Amino acid sequence: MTSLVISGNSSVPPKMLVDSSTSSLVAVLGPTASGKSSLAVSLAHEFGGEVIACDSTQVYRGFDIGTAKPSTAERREIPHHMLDLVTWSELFTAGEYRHRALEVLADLRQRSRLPIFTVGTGLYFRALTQGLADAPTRCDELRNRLNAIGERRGGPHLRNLLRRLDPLAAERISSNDRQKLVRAIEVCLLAGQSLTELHHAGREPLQGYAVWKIGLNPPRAELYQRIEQRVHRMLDSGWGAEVWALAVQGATKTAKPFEFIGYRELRDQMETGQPLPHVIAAITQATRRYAKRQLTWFRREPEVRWFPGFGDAPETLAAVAEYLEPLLAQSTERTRHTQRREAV
RNA sequence: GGACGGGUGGGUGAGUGGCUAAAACCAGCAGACUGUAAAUCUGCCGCUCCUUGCGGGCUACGGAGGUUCGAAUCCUCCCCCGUCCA
Repeated sequence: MTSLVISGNSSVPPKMLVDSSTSSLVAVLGPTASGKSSLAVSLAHEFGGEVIACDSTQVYRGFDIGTAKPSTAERREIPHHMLDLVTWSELFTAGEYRHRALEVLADLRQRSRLPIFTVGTGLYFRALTQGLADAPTRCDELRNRLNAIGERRGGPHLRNLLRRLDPLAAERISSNDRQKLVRAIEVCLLAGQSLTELHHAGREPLQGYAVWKIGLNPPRAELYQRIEQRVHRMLDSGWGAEVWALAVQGATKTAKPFEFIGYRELRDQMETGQPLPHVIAAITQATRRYAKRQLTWFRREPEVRWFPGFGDAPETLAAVAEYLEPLLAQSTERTRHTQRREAV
């Protein structure tokens, strides 16, 4: 990659200078229904990029409508990555995401394309950019045993177990939060080391990228409105049929992706026959809460440049494009590069 | 017109003399999060003041009076809603 010097430009992200050893990466963060995909696709056109989904639900094959996967048209226009990686019976994890996303990044770097992430799942993005502790992966057998203990003797007992292994972690985690208690105990037992120690040992952050984080934060009331509209649109475009088809294909109702918002409710409705308005209310409700949680997470994400509108609003696109202008030069370089290579 | 039942904080709804600014749930807001993360969990939630404390003041259980040291809770009248009878 050709070297590129940028100076006296206020849009350069903090602490980063773009030079020959560094390439850039754009991440669009925002709550569900804030227009991330749309913005990402537009940016991809403008800056010669490809879209990489950072979403724990979109990796599931066959779960398309309710996870708001980009349309096939969009996917034809601009290559998308990290979609449809596993089936309903498989479990996906943050570590797996990191691993595979790094491969995608390497590929894009080689082809001189700008990676543009659409980030819905904050944990996955953090796993990629900041790395994960060197902790053991999940062990379902152990988890099952621990969950059984939790079931029988309650959360406080789990917490006591953890206290013996890792007092600091036990202090931090509520006795009601069995999921996190079990994970912490699991790690201690498997690693022979406390979770706190493992965390303390540090992690391996992503190297060689200037990360441009674009935050979308449309007005709350409008976001909630959009969520409601989108739920209706999804149902109109055959969400219910999708759920039926999945069930017919054998996807069991305890499968991971049936925990996702909407899939859970629609799957239940198949059995209980609840009236549709109830189901819709439940889905929009859960989605709103989810959007709030996402915002809580993203607010904490360092060095985000926030934009107040929806990603599909022309003003937002213009503002973001202006902010990313330094990348345009790179993009030109990239194109020249590619052309030169093609000419050879 | 008569007989019951009921009117409680944004919603549902418990509370039948003090421990009640009022359970619980929902909604709302804020927060946490290192391999389940669209998951899981935590806090706040009448108004207001400060020295932010299991702190002070004010307002509150349809309305107005009353009984009582003390009332969402008891009494009287009124208003409204529901069901039934005419």
